[in-house]
Amino acid sequence: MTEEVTPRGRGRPRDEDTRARILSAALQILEDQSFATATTDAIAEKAGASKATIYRWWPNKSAVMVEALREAVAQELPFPDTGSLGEDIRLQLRNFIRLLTGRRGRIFKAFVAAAQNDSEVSDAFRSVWVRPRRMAAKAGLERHRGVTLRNEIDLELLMDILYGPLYYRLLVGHAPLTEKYVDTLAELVLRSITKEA
Amino acid sequence: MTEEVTPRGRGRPRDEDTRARILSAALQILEDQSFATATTDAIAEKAGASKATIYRWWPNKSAVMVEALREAVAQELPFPDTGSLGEDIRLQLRNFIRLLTGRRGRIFKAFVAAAQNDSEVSDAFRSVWVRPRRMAAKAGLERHRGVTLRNEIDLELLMDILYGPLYYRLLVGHAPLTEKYVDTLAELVLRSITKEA
Amino acid sequence: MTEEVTPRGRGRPRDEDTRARILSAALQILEDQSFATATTDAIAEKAGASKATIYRWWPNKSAVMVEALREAVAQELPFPDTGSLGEDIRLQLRNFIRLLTGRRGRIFKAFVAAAQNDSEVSDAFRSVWVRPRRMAAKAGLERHRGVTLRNEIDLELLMDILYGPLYYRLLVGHAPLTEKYVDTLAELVLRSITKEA
Amino acid sequence: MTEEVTPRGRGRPRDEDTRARILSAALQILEDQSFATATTDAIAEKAGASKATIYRWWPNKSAVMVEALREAVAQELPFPDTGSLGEDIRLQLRNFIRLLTGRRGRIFKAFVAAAQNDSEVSDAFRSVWVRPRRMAAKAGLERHRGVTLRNEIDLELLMDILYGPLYYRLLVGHAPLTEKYVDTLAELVLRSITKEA
DNA sequence: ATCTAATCGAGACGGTACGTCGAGTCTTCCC
DNA sequence: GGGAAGACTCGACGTACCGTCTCGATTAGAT
Repeated sequence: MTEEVTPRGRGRPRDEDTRARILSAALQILEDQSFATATTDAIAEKAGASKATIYRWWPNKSAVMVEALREAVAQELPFPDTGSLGEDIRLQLRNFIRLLTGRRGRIFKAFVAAAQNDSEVSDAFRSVWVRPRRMAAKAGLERHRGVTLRNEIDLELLMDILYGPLYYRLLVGHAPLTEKYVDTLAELVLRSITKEA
Repeated sequence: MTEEVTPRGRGRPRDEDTRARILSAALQILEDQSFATATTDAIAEKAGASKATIYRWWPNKSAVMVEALREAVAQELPFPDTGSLGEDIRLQLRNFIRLLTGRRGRIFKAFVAAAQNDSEVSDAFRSVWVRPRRMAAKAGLERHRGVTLRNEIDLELLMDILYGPLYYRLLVGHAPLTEKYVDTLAELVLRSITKEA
Repeated sequence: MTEEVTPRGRGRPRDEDTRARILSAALQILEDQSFATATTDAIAEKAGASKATIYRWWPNKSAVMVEALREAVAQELPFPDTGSLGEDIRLQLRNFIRLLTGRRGRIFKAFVAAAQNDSEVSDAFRSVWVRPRRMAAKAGLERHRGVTLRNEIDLELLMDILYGPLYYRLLVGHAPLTEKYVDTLAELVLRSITKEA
Repeated sequence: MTEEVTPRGRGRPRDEDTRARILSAALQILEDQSFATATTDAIAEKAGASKATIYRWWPNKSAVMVEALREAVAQELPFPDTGSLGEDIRLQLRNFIRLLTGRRGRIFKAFVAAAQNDSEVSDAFRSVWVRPRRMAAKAGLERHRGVTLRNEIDLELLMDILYGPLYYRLLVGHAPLTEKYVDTLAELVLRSITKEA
């Protein structure tokens, strides 16, 4: 996306390696520590870059984080396609909690937290992470509509019912995110969305 | 905790009015403005108190907020009891989104945000707000078990399915929280939890 | 000057010791090193104070320096009164070069330098140092007017002729400031300002 | 120094026009604006050159400034020769204050300032500007020695008495540099250096 | 007519100081 | 002894300038 032609302006080109190191450092600090510990100085030092370079390319700390998230997101799993609605959902939810309970989980918590105080982060989080994921997931589910998935089901609502509980547990932390939990969740939800034979 | 009887030491007793003004100021700033403006200085000024007084009675800013939340929570609505499972759920969800979309909504966002970086806030938020609410709601739903509610339904999971989507929309903000939305949500969930006639 | 009554406002009073330590640290750094090395961080550290405290009381680094100068100035020698015009001048000039060639000399160089780029420093330097010194010196010389000092001599000009060469050598550094030099200077100037017997 | 013959290496030769534009830009910025705005970036931009070019030919900013000064100096007035000691002095001082009070005055202030923190600038300022001027002036005055100028007068001291007050007023700014002022100054000094008839 | 070496403009980069702001602590006086 | 006022330390923030660096484009002398 975005052409990538860039007619090669005159000066010294941006050092892509530095950019990568900054984003990687940002992610790592987010993973290892809290959002609060992730100072720009710390990122700069870990990346072997200077603070000035960071602020040349990103308007503030949040923007760096958002871009770091974008990088990380690129590696994530696609929506599964097993042919079975139930299996698709179960797999997708399992993949998701594996992500959330792993080191990356901290990142999501941090982002949702930051988004509450900063509408730029909020917008970015939605457009970079939430929306693409939901689109992919919806496309995957759409394949089942009319087959095993009831015609009248609103996929937006379905997304919320599937992912809402996971975000809820992640952020509020009143109970753990286990495979067993998502399986039960999937089972319950399936009950209300599948066509009766 | 609490009672404390206060053996009435020598000096001037704690000024309860000051305490109330501080908590009220904290809440109001959270409601009216951003979390960023909710500095301890701002709270102290709005309350006509001094920062020292705040830190005499609470260990840090989060603790003040948590206690403010506790005060606010005391006024909230009890779980409805209409006799109908569906009606109970619908009403409860409607009450909840009315709360979230009102001025108090900002408070919840702020708390979930703060909870991600501060386990004390996290614990407090759960024990002061989440757990009591869930207990009450579960008790309300329990009344319908075996009647219209299927026996094998795990109420913990049911809570997550009902509230998770609302928290999700509140925190991620990808779509608005409307009455129509919660009605559809309730309808879908009911489908999978009600006893077949 | 400036009343000094200060009806003792309510809060914690300014820590005069900290103020003194900051000014002393500023002076010392100026003496030991260059104006450039005198970073606010360095001053703060040496003073055992925090940068915030410095910026609470002074708008910028220059202002700290100016006040430091004011403190230092308070200790300087008064204009001598020997009864002899020539002796008064010689003594005063000798005192002055002793100051300039001592550790304090760097401070003056630094101030004149800073004054060229900053009109606040310039104003302050004049009002805190130059003007009081000139006033005192003029008062001292005025005692001789009509006695050994010719009536028509403009004391402003005389001040410039006496001190200008010293500032000149201090700042340009084309030749050293020695006692012999000021004695010769005094002798030459005296020739043109004394009443012929 | 210099000739250098330049064995005419292979590559593209240095662009003399660029060099001139850089020096001119440096001077102009010093004249028009403050020393603070005379950043290397500003010079480069005004000269239509690049920072790299500046640093290829000069080791640092001060060196550029010094060379710019050298260029500017080349255009200055020679010492007058009217035949009269008093007239020579008066004219020379008038020329000098015309220079100092004109746009070039800022340059001198800037240089004396810079010289206090940088011995290279200090050395350069003396060798490029101060010494040649003093040499010329001394040669001019020497012509009068034994005629109207007293034999025993030390010309170094005389230079200081004539120029010191002007530098003093320029740098400290406690009073303006006017023609009337230099005339009075000249008159007073003449009194002590002329042979009694 | 190439090839080659040095120059130039543009502008990214690391480093270092600046001046600001919020959290949490401490000190004084008043009640 | 409690409380208001407010000074204090600590540490992160985002900005600016210096001097270095890497590009691609020029410009000549050497081949």
